[in-house]
Amino acid sequence: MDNTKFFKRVYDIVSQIPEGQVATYGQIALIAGNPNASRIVGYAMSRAPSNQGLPCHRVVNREGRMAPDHVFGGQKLQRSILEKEGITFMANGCIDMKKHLWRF
DNA sequence: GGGCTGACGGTTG
DNA sequence: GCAACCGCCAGCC
Repeated sequence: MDNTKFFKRVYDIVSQIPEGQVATYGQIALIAGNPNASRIVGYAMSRAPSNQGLPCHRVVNREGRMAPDHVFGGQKLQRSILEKEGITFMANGCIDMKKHLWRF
């Protein structure tokens, strides 16, 4: 854990997010040890390999919203996956953080 | 080695 | 209440 870099740490944390729950970039950054490095988390995700069991789709911003279309290849796709995992979306397209915010 | 970029967050206007 | 700016840190060119 401590022998790994911030990126690796972020990946480890994200991979620990249980199904049906979501985590925010800020929270992940906080767990990783840098509450202000929320941007790094997003950057790490952009560079995160999708073949490591990394549920990047469970990582959303503070609003409970997902990244622009170009990241997951389509927000609709991510939304579809999240809904399939039990995530509840509001009419405005945001995740119900009150019910699905991850607590470690 | 220096500078730019980046899936954010919080504060201020 | 909404919009815009600044600030943060680490990776990558």
